[in-house]
Amino acid sequence: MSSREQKKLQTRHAFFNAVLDLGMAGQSFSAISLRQITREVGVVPTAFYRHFDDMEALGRALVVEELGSTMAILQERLQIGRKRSFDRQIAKSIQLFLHTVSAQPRYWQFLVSERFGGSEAVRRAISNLIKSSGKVLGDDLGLQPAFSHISNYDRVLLAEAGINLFFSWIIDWLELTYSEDHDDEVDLDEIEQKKQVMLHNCTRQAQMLFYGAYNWKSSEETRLSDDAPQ
Amino acid sequence: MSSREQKKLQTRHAFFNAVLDLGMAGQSFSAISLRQITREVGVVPTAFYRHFDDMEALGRALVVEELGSTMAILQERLQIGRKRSFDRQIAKSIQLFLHTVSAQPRYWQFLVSERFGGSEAVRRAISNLIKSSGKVLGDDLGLQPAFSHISNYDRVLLAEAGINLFFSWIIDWLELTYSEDHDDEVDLDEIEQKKQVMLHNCTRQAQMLFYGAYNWKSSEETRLSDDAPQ
DNA sequence: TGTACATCAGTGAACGCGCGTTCACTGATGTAC
DNA sequence: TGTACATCAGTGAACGCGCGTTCACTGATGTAC
Repeated sequence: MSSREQKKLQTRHAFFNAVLDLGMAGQSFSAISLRQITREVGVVPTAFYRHFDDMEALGRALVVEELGSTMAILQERLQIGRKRSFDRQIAKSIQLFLHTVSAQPRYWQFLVSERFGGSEAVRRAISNLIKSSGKVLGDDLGLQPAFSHISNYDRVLLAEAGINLFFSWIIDWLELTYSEDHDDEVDLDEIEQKKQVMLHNCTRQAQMLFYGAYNWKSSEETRLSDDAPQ
Repeated sequence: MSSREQKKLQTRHAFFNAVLDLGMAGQSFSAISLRQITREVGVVPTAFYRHFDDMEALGRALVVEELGSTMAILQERLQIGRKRSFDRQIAKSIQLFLHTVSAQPRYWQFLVSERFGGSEAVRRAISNLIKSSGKVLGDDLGLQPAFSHISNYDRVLLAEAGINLFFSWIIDWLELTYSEDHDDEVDLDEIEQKKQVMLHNCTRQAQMLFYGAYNWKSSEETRLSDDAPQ
């Protein structure tokens, strides 16, 4: 790769970083202006167009190129169903998940807050990312004997419910880890304790869901109404 | 109440409606401008300040005054644990929930997309709303014999997991119901069928969680680590 | 009931500002010979 | 290796526009007598 191409790629990443940084500062993507980003990157506004057609293209590229690999790394590390025995791995997996989130706060912050956000392109890209994660998790669960009695169909539903449960924790967890960084006048022990409590609570919620699935019979039909029992 | 006060209240509601309408059109709250809203309401921009200090105050008031009562209505109608026997009420409750969402699409769209959105004030207000809903649902579950063996603490966790699960469905469900309205060239039967499938899937996910809780023992401790079994 | 004054939701002009996008440009890097 | 030309990431001035907020105002409604 030529040094010119390398430089361009570097700037491209600087654009991604600018969006993530502004996202961490509490701005939603659709409220971020093109000029704000170029200011952050340290280039003139017109330079933006050397890299992206518009903000939407930037958002889409960010999700696909940067966040896609973040999710892939998590999936690689998790491998629920492959590595550990069932009864202990829920706690371990959730610990791993939350620590992965803490390690890359900007990525997860962006994923969660833009998942149902104002930019349709970004929303769609994130939705695809999450759907494919659901598939991977579903497949992983299939490798676990505890879930072998569950049909493929139900296993995908379980995996999606699980992922939605995981996502529901992220913002609260990140808020805890942020308060760790602004550590003037903050009792670090207290935060550590809160994190332990949250870890416990999340684990317990996951256990309710997955132990529930453990006892779940795919052969049972779902009754949609009182009026028409089968 | 004087007719002047009535008129003012009417305009205040028009402001709320404008935000919700723009939200339905895909705009996130933090990307909506003051002038856009006053245009929608049909008043001059300066009239805004007769009702709210700034956009943040409008967002907060919208959540507290309008969405609060929406949630209250849903809770009133649901009363999980009080009305029906356990085994059939999950399906019924979810049906009721999704139909409530369809009946007030703007409210739920706003709640979901601003829950982790760009305005801290709105985010906080929604978070409080959801937390109090979790409490109500937890109390309702407590009235149900099937959950009487679960500790208060775990029941709240279960209720929160449930609510997060419910919220994860809303956007997809609303997208289905929207496509019903733009019914040029759309096969209504096909949509109805998709809705049935989604209703089935959601019910099954909820059953996994709640049947899981049904088999859950609060006395069991949660192991946070492989290394320190008790 | 009629009059005189107070209140206040909504008006309309004006402001300075940051926005997205255009355009012709510069100068370092890359390529062909 | 040296020269002549091409490429293209980043520049800087300029544009018209919608923004939030200010101010003095209007005129219908409410109140006091």
